[in-house]
Amino acid sequence: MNSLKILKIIKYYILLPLMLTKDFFHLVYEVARHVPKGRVTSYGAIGKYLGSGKSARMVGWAMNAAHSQKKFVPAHRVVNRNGELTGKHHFGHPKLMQKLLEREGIKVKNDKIVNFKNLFWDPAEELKP
DNA sequence: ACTCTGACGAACC
DNA sequence: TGGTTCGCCAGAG
Repeated sequence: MNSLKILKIIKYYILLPLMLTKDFFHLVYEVARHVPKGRVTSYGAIGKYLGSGKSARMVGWAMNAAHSQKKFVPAHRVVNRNGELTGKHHFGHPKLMQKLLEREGIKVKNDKIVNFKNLFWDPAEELKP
């Protein structure tokens, strides 16, 4: 049992559960709400910004519950790191996510965002304190 | 208790 | 550079 292992245990068995049970999801939604129209971000970027870079899956999981939130969450502006619309099947209709994006001026080709690199909105950069 | 499956992503062949 | 593996953790069964 080395010190690195102990750190990991603290992080993943104490800190993360606290965040998850308290307000990790709400933080995710709050970040997502800051994504401007016509821009997109990624699951990993949000996770990283919130200090748990390795739990991008949890951000995706949070998005799954985003639709039932009172306040609107622009879940369609969150895609994976390659700019692919991997979450489109969770929008009622598979084409809905693409339509929502196109309505904001984003072009989508083969479930992939055109010019993703320039449209990418990084919370770590934009939401600096 | 245990396995499996993901709206993920980095590291490694 | 493209496929595979691995770490991650919440739910479902």
